[in-house]
Amino acid sequence: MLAGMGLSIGQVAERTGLSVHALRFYEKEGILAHQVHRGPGGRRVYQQQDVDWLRMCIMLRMSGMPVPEIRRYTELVRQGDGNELQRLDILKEHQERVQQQMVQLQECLDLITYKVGKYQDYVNSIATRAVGQ
Amino acid sequence: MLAGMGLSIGQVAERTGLSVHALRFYEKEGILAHQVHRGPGGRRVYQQQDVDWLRMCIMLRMSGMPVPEIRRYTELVRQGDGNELQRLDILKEHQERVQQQMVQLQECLDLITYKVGKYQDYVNSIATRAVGQ
DNA sequence: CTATGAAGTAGAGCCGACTCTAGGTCAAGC
DNA sequence: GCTTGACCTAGAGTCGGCTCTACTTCATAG
Repeated sequence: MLAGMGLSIGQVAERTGLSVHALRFYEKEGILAHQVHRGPGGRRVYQQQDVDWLRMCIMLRMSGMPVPEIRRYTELVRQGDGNELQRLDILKEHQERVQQQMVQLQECLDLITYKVGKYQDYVNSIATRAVGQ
Repeated sequence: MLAGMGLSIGQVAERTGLSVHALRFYEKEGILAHQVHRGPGGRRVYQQQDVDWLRMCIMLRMSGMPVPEIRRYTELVRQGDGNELQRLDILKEHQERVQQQMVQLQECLDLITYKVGKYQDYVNSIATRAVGQ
């Protein structure tokens, strides 16, 4: 049964950009969809699917979903079919938050861009005067 | 000299959405461009310009600028003319960070929207089947 | 006069998300 | 046989940004 070779925690850290500490922490926090199998010496053996799942979790974290909410979502996935509506709710709610955040961020960016423009003009005018005559 | 009446810390809290605690904290952290004047009994008296400045600081914070960097910027403004290039540098750097953050956030949003779509389709198909026949 | 409420100060506490420490196991290489 | 390095566990520490506590001072209202 060629299930694809397992990965060590170090390899997963490399592939995801997470630290080994963070990986253990995430596991303890229950945000791994499938239980991590243990190899000789009690070492974690990850599969590609774990890496994929972690990458999604990273996206959720990056966009500000708190760990407890990722855990809730993970638990639903672990429970299997039948709770898709609940999963959808979590995702939709988060989607909305991210959209709002982007609107806010755009407002901030507009202000900053405005100020950058003003300072740029001013700095240019000084430079021109100095060089010009 | 009709300089516009002063505002109490409570009024500024109302107008900015910051807590009075946060206002005192910001002052202690040195992110007020002008020193807050004190009224009878040692009470802070803010001017409209302080509110304006605070609103900008709020934008900077919302977009992720750390307090120490806001302080650096504030100090430059306090020093007065002559350091516009440095102020520009801070703003430009932050502008870039915010832009990157928005790109990342958009990627996350795309993934979430994709998943929401999938779950929505699935949930719809279940509902249809149940109602349909 | 006394109680209420808004203000003041200094400093402790909290929360989230890691990050790091201490002390241990184990396999491979010199 | 000893070192190195990757891994293990449990739990402590860190950091940023507030938030809250304890206690005081004042001014106004009842």
